[in-house]
Amino acid sequence: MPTISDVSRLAGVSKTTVSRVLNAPELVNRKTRERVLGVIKKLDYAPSMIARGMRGQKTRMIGVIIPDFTNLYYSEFLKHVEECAIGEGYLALICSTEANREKEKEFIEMLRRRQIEGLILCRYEGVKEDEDFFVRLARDIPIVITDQASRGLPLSAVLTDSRKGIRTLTAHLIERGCRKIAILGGRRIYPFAVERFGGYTDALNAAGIALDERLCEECDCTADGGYRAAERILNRVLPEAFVAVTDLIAIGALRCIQSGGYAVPGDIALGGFDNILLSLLTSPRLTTVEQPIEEIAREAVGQLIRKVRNKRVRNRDIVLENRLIVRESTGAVKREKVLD
Amino acid sequence: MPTISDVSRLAGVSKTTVSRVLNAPELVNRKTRERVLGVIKKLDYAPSMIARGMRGQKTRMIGVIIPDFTNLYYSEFLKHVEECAIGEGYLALICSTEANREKEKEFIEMLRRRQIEGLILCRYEGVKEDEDFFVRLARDIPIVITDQASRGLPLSAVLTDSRKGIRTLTAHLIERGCRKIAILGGRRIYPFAVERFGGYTDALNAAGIALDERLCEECDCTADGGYRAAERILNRVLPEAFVAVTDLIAIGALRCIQSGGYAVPGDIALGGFDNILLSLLTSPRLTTVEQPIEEIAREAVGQLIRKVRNKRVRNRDIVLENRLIVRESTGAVKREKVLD
DNA sequence: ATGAAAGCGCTAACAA
DNA sequence: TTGTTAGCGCTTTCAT
Repeated sequence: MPTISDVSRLAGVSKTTVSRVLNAPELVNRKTRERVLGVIKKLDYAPSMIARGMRGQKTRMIGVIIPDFTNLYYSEFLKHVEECAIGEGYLALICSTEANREKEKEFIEMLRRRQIEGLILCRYEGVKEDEDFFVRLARDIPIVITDQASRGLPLSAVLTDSRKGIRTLTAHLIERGCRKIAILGGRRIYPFAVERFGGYTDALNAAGIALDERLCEECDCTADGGYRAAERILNRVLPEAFVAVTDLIAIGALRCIQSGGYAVPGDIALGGFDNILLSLLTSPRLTTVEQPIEEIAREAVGQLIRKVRNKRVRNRDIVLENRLIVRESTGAVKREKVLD
Repeated sequence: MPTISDVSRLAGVSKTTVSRVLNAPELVNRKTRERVLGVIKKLDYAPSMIARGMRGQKTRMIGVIIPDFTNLYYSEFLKHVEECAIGEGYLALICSTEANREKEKEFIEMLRRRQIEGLILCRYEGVKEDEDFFVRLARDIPIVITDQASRGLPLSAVLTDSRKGIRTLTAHLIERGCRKIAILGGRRIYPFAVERFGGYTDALNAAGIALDERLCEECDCTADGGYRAAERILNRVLPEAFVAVTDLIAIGALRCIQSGGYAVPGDIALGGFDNILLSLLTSPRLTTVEQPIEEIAREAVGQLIRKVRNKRVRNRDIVLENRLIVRESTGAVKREKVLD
């Protein structure tokens, strides 16, 4: 790779001039500029971001940490995050922790050592549980978390009202005549799962339905987790409906329910949360609470970059809207055939 | 973030000594070393990889470019690539191009400017089509591509025998009594798709079945692409089976077939390729050609790092085994109910 | 066993 | 308008 010195030598100017051609072209004479540009092109020169980062602390990189590459919710999120970051001139360093807190710490360390300018952090666990760690980290770099509130920590958050979302979904099921509604709840230690479980009980309460522990199961936030949890419930009781706290969990549950010979929604209705692309590709299609994934990504990147550019921007929690999308999986009647 | 100077000052030694404590501890006196280590710990110091990269050209970063975050084949691939890279002490800079060659070029440029030491490149299109570009790039950094052969270019490749895989799958379908077998083929300009299409015709030829163009459709490598392509075929003819060149395409097709009121495999059998996790979660479960995704990732990283460490390691194509996994979607009989 | 000095590629302050 | 100089944080000779 050619360096700025190669260019300056060939163009017969100082390195400063070359630098200016790239960073403040208006300050350099048109003739000179064109000559330099010519050499730059000929050598296929591009300034090293490493050296640039070294000099001015500006690496133009942000870190993005997610719990799982194979969780399609995050796949979609990443796609938009990357696009927004590029739009702002930043490269996103993406890491997946496999929901392992040790790995998360290691990644954060690796990213810090590479001088990322900000961090978007997605994790199932609450940040409150590692409060000291994040408070210290936030002194170095701006942080934006998603799907959980900042709860007083010095960082920003982007989320939707999960509780309301699941409440609406559950109410919809109740309205369709279901009373024995099971919940596949993720892990209760996850803030988002706590919220969503809260929405479920809210709706039950409002309808005067008692909470039945036999209808509640925790699970990993994976399709397989959903499958197993649904299995455990079906082994002891036959619900009229399942509420899953994420679409991925719902998709696993769907497979389990259908494997058991039950029709969805004929025998058992099913609803999810997130509206991932895949929720349109199940048979039947999945009723779900839509999260505006692209908007979440855009706000996360936007808020982060604002803070990166101006450290004095204050942290804030950005709450976006979610909404129920009713599809076939909670259809009221026994389906004979799915029409398109 | 504290620097090496902060540490050296507090420990009352030179920067050189601090550096040595980290990079060649045996060269420094035990007492001194411990004192320095103490300060390092107290300050929570970690050497800047930026500065390190600046000095020695060793950034300990590799680039990984994939076409699509929401393609679960790549999700699984990334998971393993990242893990292997970390294992070798490297951070993987992951980018998704959305199958856009302009974006791909831009990412490669961004990565080069960040001085990645090597590149793992996954793309649907053949590298041969951008031969000059890659030949030039390969002079700077080692490259490993996946799912296509290197075809004489100065880079390594990791792949399986796609042609054989699809041939086996198609033969399996023929053996089950299908003769009108449709293919959802990806884009014919993609080398992997050409290979797989070849395997399909191989099997037809071997069985004396004539190729019927009405049974052939190209499509994007997405579930939606599979859905639409299956739809186009079903609009003109009713096949006894579908062969999809990837599981994702198969999953879209499955949805389309079932939406049309056909039973799988009762009315129409279906097979895919890749054995992504999701192929186990459809109803019915998907017959598919397993790609050893983890092994592909491991070999890709392994070969790349070998070359990074020693530029003289010669490029090679590593061909791994794939194998047919028969599941319910090509079951011979009309299913009444799926048992687990 | 330890340190001083140079230099990686760049940009910013200052000078001309 | 252009150039000179210094320095970002580190590693690596070369001395001591």
